[in-house]
Amino acid sequence: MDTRKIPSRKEGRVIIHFDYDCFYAAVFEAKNPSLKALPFAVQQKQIIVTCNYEARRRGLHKLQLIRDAKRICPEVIIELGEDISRFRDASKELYKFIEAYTWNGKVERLGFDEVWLDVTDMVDYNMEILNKNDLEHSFFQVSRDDPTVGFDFDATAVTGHTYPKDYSFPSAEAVDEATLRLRLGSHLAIFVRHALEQHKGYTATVGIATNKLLSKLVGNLHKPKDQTTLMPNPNTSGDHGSHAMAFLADHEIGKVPGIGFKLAQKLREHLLHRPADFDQGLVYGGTKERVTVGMVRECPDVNSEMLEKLLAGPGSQHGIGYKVWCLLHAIDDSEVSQMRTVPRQISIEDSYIRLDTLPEVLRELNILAKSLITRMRIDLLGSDEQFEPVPSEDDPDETRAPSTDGKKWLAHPKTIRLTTRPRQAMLPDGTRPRSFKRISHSAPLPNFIFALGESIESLADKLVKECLVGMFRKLHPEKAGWNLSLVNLAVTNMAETAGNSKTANGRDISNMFRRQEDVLKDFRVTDHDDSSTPSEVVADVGLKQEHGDEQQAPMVVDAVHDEWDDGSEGEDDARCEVCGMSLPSFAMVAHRRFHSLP
DNA sequence: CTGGGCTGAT
DNA sequence: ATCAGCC
Repeated sequence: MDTRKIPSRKEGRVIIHFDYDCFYAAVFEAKNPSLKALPFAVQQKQIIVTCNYEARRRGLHKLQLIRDAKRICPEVIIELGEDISRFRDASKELYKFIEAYTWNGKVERLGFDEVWLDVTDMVDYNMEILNKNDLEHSFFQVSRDDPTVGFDFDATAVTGHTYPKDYSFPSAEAVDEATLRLRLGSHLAIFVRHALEQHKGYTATVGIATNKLLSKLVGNLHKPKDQTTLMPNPNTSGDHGSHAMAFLADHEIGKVPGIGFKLAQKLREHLLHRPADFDQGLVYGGTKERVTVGMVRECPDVNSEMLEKLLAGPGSQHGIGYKVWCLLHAIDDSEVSQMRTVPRQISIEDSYIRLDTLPEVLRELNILAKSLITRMRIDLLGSDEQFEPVPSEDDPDETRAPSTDGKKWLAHPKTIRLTTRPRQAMLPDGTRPRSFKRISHSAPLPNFIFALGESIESLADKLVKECLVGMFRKLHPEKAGWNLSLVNLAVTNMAETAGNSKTANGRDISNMFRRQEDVLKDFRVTDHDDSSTPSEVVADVGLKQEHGDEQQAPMVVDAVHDEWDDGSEGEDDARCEVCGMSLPSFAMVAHRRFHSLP
């Protein structure tokens, strides 16, 4: 008896996944655009962590050894990227930019270069104001409060690429709800993507689908600087999973987010009836032992309980079998998490060719401690002014970079953790067994590091002397004989200050709206008798920078011009009965709804 | 001679 | 305290 529970597919969401193109390289290029035309790479220690597409054309790739890269492409320009603060700063800036579009605060970052946005509510709303009799001349309202902020689009077609590739969309009359919703998602995605490029100078590769898993994977079909929408099946109102199932079936098992190296090896072994070959080149995805999602799924004995038995082991996650089974079937009900105001942990690490004396260790601990305290002040301090709207006589000099005045700790980490990675001893044959095993020790974080009056240097000294030395001795009681390949220093266990919660709510929500105002104000159609025509403003919204990678988009600009450019206040305009505001008739439905809001 | 982070589960 | 997973 098959007792497995098949979760009902929830296809009601629209999720957009952004992946900034070669992010570390893009951060350098944003500052120095001349790099864009050259083969350019970013180095950390002995490897190229990422490179631009010009470099990739010449055979370079991510996580490549510097020596190999220089041999293959001697002209490559290389910058050091071991200090990742600039990437973190850029990541946060872009994250906040994207976040400003959300109505529900569901915006989740993964690493520095990926963001999910749950735009279900925006799509719901815009589905309601859609004129089903004239889909071609639709208007997408981007601001929830202002019906004039948004863009024109053609709702008879999806924009950008689709999966399946030659997806012939239903005729306007026959179009189903699910398809239409994803079309709206695709148009919103291109809008945000172009805004990102125009206002921040970053391009992104984007996927649009009904869950996080699929949105992330489907975007990969067209890289860089492009987007792909996973379309639902028409005429199968009960099951929109088939395109998704077919799409996923061709994926290498280990490429599915959530199925990492260990799980993939176990699954391969089961299907091949033998230990799978150790695919050494983790960088280069191609395995000889190609085991796909489809192969696993079609294996007759594979079900959620069997997977649990196969995959569960000591220390493994309960319900892993069920979770993997869901992933194989394109089911991912995980939510796009609400933005968090403070991270769970802050950590600083460095790796070493050789680190085997105590004085050296103390010096490195001091460097790490300084970085950590600096990071704490950057990421855990918030301005007081958000709590109590201070009268206007506060000091006008807020320009100093690491200013701590008027700042309060948003959270107090309770724990400090020191981690090392000892280098393995030599084997008799003279080779070194590579080990990535870490050992760590935790302790209460002394309160003195929260003193904002003290200098970072003196605090770091004190931390090393009063805390880290002892922790290090616990990890490495021997006087000598060890050699560390990595040291990591972290603060964890954040206790948030009263009035401040993990997820965005209360005052953070209002900040969010303030940011939305900020981002959207440039797009707002302000006044019709203004000399700058609204059409220009709206056309600017993100459609200016067409590079020929999307053919569908320019029509939106044209639609705007058709509507507004001829005649200062065209006959197509209507006047609101409630507030008297004059605006294009296509926006009137939304505007009326605006008045009907609480 | 494989970076410097992050999250979450046990 | 460690592991597995993500970039």
